[in-house]
Amino acid sequence: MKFSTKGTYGLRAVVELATRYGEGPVSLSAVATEQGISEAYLEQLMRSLKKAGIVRTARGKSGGYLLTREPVNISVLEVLRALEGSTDVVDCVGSGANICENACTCSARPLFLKLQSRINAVLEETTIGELTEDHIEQKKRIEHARLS
Amino acid sequence: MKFSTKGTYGLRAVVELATRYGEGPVSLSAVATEQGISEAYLEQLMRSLKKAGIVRTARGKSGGYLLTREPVNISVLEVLRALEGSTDVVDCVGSGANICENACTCSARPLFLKLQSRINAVLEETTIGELTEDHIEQKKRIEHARLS
DNA sequence: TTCAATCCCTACCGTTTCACTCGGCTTTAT
DNA sequence: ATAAAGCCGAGTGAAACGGTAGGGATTGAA
Repeated sequence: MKFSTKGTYGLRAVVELATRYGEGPVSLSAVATEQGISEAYLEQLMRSLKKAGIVRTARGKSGGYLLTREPVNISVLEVLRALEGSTDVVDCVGSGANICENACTCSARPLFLKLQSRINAVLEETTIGELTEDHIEQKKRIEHARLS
Repeated sequence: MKFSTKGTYGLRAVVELATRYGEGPVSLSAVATEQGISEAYLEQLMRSLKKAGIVRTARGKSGGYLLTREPVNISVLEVLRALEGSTDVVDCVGSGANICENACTCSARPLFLKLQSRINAVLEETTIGELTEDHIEQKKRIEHARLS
């Protein structure tokens, strides 16, 4: 019941791109260095994000990655799904998905359905824009505290 | 971000014990057969539940497993924790746990904190007693539909 | 035109977890 | 005494995790 590092790394990378939204392509090495993530590993994650239509790329020298949309129009759910494959806590709660044959007599399923809807609510309503704003605020507070 | 089968199997087993609460020990084979779970595997899960103080055992012939408390006094969170080790979505949201050194600058952490509190709320407020009642109701409805 | 900085892609690899299985031991009602 | 139950440690094949390595294609700038 853990998110893998893909989710965490990927979210952080997308937020990093969001802070530089509108400033042109950001190179992989820039993101990797800033976030302390292995460059080669992050590249794989970026490919998933690209396939999912969350980022696009500029190739060649001075190329890099860009968000395809404004940060407020990207939900956390979308990003996590692109990276982790699915955010379902069990297979049998997906829409129309792999419902096991005894689903209707499974005593745990009602719980999982409720839990999943709560989780999806949080992940859908939270956007990369929010995360980014909060993060910038947080950095400002730290800087302020350091100077005083 | 999936629960392993330990969680699902274990919950179902505990509900099975709950439906027979007050009727004496229930053998492993009875639970395994009823729920369609491998007996040897279920035994391991039962061991975890015992260590956590959720079930107790009667040894020897006509022995078996019993809940240590009334089903309404057992939360789903407790059961899942016993089986899965932890229900935290990332390590850095635990109380006092492994907070990574850059936690205060991690742009994803606020999201995970919020998500975790929502998850814990559901898992804490839901009891084995509720699950069991719902399950019995459900079985009745199915039986009723079959007869008509 | 060449060169260096980029992204693109496939393959591999050591470790851990999952979902079991196996076999032998101890306890206890009958 | 015996058979039915729980107790316990070890092993196992497959998959996922968290990377690494190395080559290729594209492009801006010298």
